[in-house]
Amino acid sequence: MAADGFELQAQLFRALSHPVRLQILNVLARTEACVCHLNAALNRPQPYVSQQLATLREAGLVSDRREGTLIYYRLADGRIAGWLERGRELVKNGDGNPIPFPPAPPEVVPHCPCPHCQR
Amino acid sequence: MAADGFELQAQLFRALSHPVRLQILNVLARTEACVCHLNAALNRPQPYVSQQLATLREAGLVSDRREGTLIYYRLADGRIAGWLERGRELVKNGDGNPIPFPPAPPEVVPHCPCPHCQR
DNA sequence: CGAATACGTGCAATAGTTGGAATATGCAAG
DNA sequence: CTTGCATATTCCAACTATTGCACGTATTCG
Repeated sequence: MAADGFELQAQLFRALSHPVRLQILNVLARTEACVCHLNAALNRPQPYVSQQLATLREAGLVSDRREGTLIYYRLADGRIAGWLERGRELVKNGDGNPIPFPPAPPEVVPHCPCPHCQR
Repeated sequence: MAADGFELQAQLFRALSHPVRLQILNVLARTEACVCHLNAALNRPQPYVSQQLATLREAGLVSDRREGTLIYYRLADGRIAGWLERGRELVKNGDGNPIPFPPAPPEVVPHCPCPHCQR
C-alpha cells in the first residue's frame, strides 16, 4: 500500500520488460486484436498469450472487450504506442547502435479463425 | 547474439523496472552527480547504489566520468529525461488516477562531501 | 612507501519471474 | 443440459533478480 510514484512507475516498466509482451503491444499498436489472433500472429500457445495479456491488463496497459466468444484487446491509452515508439530510439545494441527491430506482423494471419482474418 | 529488437527493448525496460534506479535517474535528470551524492540523496548504502548504477550503466542509460577520486554519473542520452517524464503520465494508481510522485531531492544534500554540496 | 577516501565487485540468502501443461470458465448452438 | 470453441487460471520446476555485507581496487596525499 506504500506505493509511491517510483514504485508504481517501476511496476509499469516491469510489465514492459518482456519481449513477448512488447510484441503483443506492437501488434495492438496498429489495431485491436482477439486472443486467437495474437495466438496465431506470435505463434505461441494460447494459455501463454493469455498469461502475458493478464500481466498487461493488471498493469493498465491494455483493456478488453467481449464480443460473443471472442475477447478483443486494445491499448488502454492512446499515448502508449507513440511513447513506446520513442522508447525504441533509446535502445542501443551493445557496441554499435543499429536496432534490428523485426517487422510488425501482417494484419491478416493464416489459420486465424477471427473475423478479421477470415475474409 | 540472438537479441532482436524486442529483446533489447525488454532489457532496457528491465533496467528501469526498479524504484531505486528510477530515483537515481530522477536525480540525474537535473544534474550529473557523483556516487557519494546519490548515496547521501537516497540514503542508501554506497555499495547498493553502486550496484544499481552498474545495472543502469550496462543498460546504456547512464555514463560516467572520473574526476580525481570522484566518479560523476549522468544520463547517457539527452532524450531520456523527457521520455521518462512522459512515461509518468501513463502510470495509473489502482482505482483512481492521481500519481503521488515524491518531490525531487534537493540539489544540495547535507553530509555529502562532494564539491557540489560543500560550498 | 603507507594511509585515507571514493567506488566497485563477489557472495549468499531470499524473493520474484518464466513458461509449459493441465485444468477451469464463459458463451453460443443444438 | 450437453457439446464445442475461445479464453482464463492454476500449478510447478527452472531460472533470474534483489539486497545486505565483506572485501577488492583506484586515486590522492603525506
